[in-house]
Amino acid sequence: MNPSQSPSPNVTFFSGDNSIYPFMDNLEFSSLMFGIDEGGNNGLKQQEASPPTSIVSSEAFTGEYGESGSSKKESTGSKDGEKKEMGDRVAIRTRSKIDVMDDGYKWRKYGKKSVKNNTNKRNYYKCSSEGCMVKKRVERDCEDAAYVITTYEGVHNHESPSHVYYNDMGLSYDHDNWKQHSLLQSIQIYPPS
DNA sequence: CGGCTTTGACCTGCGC
DNA sequence: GCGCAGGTCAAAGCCG
Repeated sequence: MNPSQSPSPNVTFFSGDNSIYPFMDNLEFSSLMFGIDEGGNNGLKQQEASPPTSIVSSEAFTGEYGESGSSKKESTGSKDGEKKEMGDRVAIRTRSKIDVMDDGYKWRKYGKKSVKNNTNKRNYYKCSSEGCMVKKRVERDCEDAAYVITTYEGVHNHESPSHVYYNDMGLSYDHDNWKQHSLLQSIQIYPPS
């Protein structure tokens, strides 16, 4: 992971909650929620035609785009829906040459799988901080390999290492700092029309 | 030497 | 019950 690398500006958020990550909190996600056509229209396609940054619910993401096959169990409350309550899940679609975005946290890879409907491999990461069970999946967009889909699952129970780093440097952490030093500086937010 | 990646095996859930 | 697909584990190897 090279912090100096940043994904290019075209980023799509699929968000069910924006409270997990400080940068998301900064982006007023709730006001940027885009509806997704649950009637079968692929919302993502609409996103691509529209502004490069947009948000849909995480459920819609997994159902309409992420996993066409197994998503049913998650999209509609199955009998053990409580088990599936994994916490917050946020998917970020990034146009980037690199697979792994530097989001300020330290991740440890624990798996790699080829998945159906995607010729590219999906990588599985866990937060390497002790006691933090946050996971993330990283895969290339099957239809446009220029895009990387990163799905975060869970909530960090600790501060971002970047956060600590800036504090150590005597810099007061705020959203401006975050945006300056992370990939987020490349994210452009377009208000809904 | 410690931490991380790789990779095949294993587990689980779901549809037929 | 069986097969498939997604997700996770863990041993081995790699690298700084």
